[in-house]
Amino acid sequence: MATALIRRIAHLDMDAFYASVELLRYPQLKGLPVVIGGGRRSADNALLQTHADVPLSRIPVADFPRLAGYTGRGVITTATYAARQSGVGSAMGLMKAAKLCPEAILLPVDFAEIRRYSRAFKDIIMDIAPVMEDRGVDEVYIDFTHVPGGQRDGGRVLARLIQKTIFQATGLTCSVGVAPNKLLAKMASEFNKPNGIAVVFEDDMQTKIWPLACRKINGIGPKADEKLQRLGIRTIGDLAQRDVDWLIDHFGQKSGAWLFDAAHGRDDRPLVLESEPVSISRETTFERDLHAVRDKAELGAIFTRLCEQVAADLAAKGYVGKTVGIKLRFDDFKSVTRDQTLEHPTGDAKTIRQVAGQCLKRVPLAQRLRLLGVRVASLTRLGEHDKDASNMAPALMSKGSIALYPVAQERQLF
DNA sequence: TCTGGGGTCCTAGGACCC
DNA sequence: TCTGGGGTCCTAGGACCC
Repeated sequence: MATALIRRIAHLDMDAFYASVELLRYPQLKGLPVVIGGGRRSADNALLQTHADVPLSRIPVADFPRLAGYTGRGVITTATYAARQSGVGSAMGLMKAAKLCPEAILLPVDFAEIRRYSRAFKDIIMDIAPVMEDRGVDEVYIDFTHVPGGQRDGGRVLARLIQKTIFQATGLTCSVGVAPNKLLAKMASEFNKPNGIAVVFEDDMQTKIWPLACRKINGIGPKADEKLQRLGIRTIGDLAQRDVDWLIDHFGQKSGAWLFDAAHGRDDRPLVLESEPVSISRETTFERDLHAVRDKAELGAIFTRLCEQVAADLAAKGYVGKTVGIKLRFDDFKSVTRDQTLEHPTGDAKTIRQVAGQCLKRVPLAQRLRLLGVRVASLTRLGEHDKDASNMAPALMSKGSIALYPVAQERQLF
């Protein structure tokens, strides 16, 4: 006789992932405030160069670069728990963090290493529990329902097995929440961080979920939270007390109904096991704000490089796209986007550059810029459209908008 | 001391077609 | 001549997430 299976969805995320990966390389930093961010690791990394003759684990702590005196526009990617004590955290500007915790050690992100560990922990999970949704570099959802051991102790036994296996293989810890659905599992994984497990059942709503701030619901961000607070709603319990129609009146049909369901712990979204990308983009924030006229040469070079990078990314992933767009951010942090859809998809850097240049002409450029981005969307897999399409002239050409203008007017802005 | 980079999804208006 | 829906595509902006 079969026992009834209850839906057990796990959310797992790696603890302070980027920082923890660095600590594997530099164990002498364990327990110290370390902050990751600010730029890419490069071959001429000063620390590595001056200590070329010493094993990495023997580089003296005193020789590591500090946050103090940092200038630049970087932000924190991850901070160790020791650094979080000082109030610094993800997405905080490094210059602000330097005021709060000047003695913190600042290390750049090693993307290659991060990708290696990301693949490693996901491979381990797939071996144990193959129904997994990838939620980025350090997070996944896993369906425990039909996995051997997935029902034992509400999922705790399998969660512990996964934690232990990942730790033995990589030296990294993670936190897991197990619940009837993704919404609750995501919240549960935060309960016992770091290296924790939390199990939530439907009956735990009132005691474990309702006391939490609305902001803990994945999907309620700063704006929605502010509006909820204005309406006197602070906790998920407060939210659950309002009726659907009232929420729909204030937040619209879709959001209102969703808020209501979320407050009652209802979420029937399936795990998404595979997905196709919607867009591929590159953007960069300049070291100083640039002016469209005065810094034209510099901007032009950056613009071209972004287009080349997007083209290279498309090629590497095997996609072409029909919509080319740009994004600008001005010195007051306001941003605008412009895009244009071609008749045929492209992956060609020159074509992307040209269409992106057309988009740029539609933006008034009196203000200085702090960011420029290039995006290609409406993607199709290379080979799933006309063979010649990627080599074809852009649609603009056939529409005549270029041919009709005098050459002087047609000059690219940068 | 201003606030990275790579994404997804939603909304809303207008064009265009049936 | 006027009055309609509905559906799809395109564009712009914004919220949110990792």
